[in-house]
Amino acid sequence: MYAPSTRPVVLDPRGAANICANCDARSQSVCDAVPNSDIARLAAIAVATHAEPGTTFIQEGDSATHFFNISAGTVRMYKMLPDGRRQITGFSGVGHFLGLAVSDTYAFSAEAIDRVRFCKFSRARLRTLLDDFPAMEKRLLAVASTELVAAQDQMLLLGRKTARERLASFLMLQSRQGTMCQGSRSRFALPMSRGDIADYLGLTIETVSRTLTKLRIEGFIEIPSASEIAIRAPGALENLATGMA
Amino acid sequence: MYAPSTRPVVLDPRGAANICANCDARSQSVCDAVPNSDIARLAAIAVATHAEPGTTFIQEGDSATHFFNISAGTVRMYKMLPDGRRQITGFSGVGHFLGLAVSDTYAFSAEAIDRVRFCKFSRARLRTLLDDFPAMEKRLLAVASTELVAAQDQMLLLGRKTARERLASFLMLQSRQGTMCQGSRSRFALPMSRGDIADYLGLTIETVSRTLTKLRIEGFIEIPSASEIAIRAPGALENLATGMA
DNA sequence: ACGGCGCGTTGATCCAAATCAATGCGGCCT
DNA sequence: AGGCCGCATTGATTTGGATCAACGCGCCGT
Repeated sequence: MYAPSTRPVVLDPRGAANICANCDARSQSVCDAVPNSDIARLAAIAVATHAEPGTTFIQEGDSATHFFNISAGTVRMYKMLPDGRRQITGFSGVGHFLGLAVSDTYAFSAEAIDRVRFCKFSRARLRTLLDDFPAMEKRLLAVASTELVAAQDQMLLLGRKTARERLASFLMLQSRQGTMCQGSRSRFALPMSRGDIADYLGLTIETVSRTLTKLRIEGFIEIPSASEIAIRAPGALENLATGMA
Repeated sequence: MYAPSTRPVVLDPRGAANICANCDARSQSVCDAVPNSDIARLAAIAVATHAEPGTTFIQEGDSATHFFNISAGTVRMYKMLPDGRRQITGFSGVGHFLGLAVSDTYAFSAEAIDRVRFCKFSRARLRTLLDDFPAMEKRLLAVASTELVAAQDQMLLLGRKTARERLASFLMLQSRQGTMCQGSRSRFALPMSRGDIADYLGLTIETVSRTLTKLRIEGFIEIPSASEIAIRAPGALENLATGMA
């Protein structure tokens, strides 16, 4: 098991090393840029934590003291306007790295959707460590570049796609990176609510619901339950998503 | 003057070094992470080029062979849908670095708005150089992080702001990073057309025009010419931009 | 098993921005 | 100096998605 929320991991060399050495998310994250021989140094600054569903663990505007690495669960990142309008900028799952920013305050908030496990790293300490592991710095640059490309895709979606195209894009993305249900190639879970999807796609809950229903009736998808989707016509849905419909 | 379009710079040590050593954009770009003593190595892989207004010098989907560093002028980056809908993901000016991406094809296109000067770097060669200048790698990470934050702001704008708020946000951004006209603190040039602004803000040309007119009539701004704006009420406009109106 | 509550769906109406349409205007070329 | 062309503005109408409203339903706690 993991250390309880916010209590630092004991710095016993064996225990500390194990935190990272035995981490089952390591191979999917930037942490695997640190070789086994040095993993204790990473573990020494890692604080394993978790967050219950609905918990905000990064608050926009707060002093940016830590980086985060998700090891289980799904997170929503978002920005809000003063009157409560919300834009979800992305969902993060296992292996995702959060907190990249030059500013000394967080530019977004992050909340656990389901039960989330993650490691916290002090910014100052991780930066020091990065000086010794340029491979990890390279990985961070690769992560940032990848997210930048995804952000540009999302700008195209938010600025120019119709509701139908947005939902098709979202479903194709989730089917690529989401958790597949056992026994089916095309069926996957949607851990987030309709409200989350709406705030990610720049729509309302009602439009998300209506559009999903229409896509179901037209035979593009199945909706075995509100939080599960099966794609029946991946090619056609992909065409919709890319505006070729 | 500069070498004509696409012709490589002569690799004469003195001349090559001068390309970077005398570059007036260097202090504003990632290039100043390379110390003077090593500037010749950077110059050896830099190809100074320029692009006439309207020229596409990065094409989405093309093999990503180069990085680019803008030394003069303004560039629009954009993505398109097959039917011609366009989303401008950003404008780049002096000092901006383009082409960050893990993929081996460009994720966006880039066009010169006015006359643009830039340096091209072969990806492979720049990556080799980065191994010797971790400071430059750090700068690239900082650039990518900053752009990521800007991209998140833009997602909030595109997903959740009204036309009025989008224009207010855009004008405040331009007033911060745009070229001020001489003799005025609040007056600046807009090098891009109404169509560019519309495709950046996820609106139509007509809505951009109408909204600017309304903001002018209401006393937030002045429009001395179509390509110049003066902000009369920065505080009020900023409130509009952040949804506090 | 029952009741309540939060989430999701569906329906009716409204509205901000898109689209369609016409006119203004400034720069550039002849 | 005149005329043309591309950009910008302004006006009329339409519309996709938002808003307002009601209901369904599954899950959880008692």
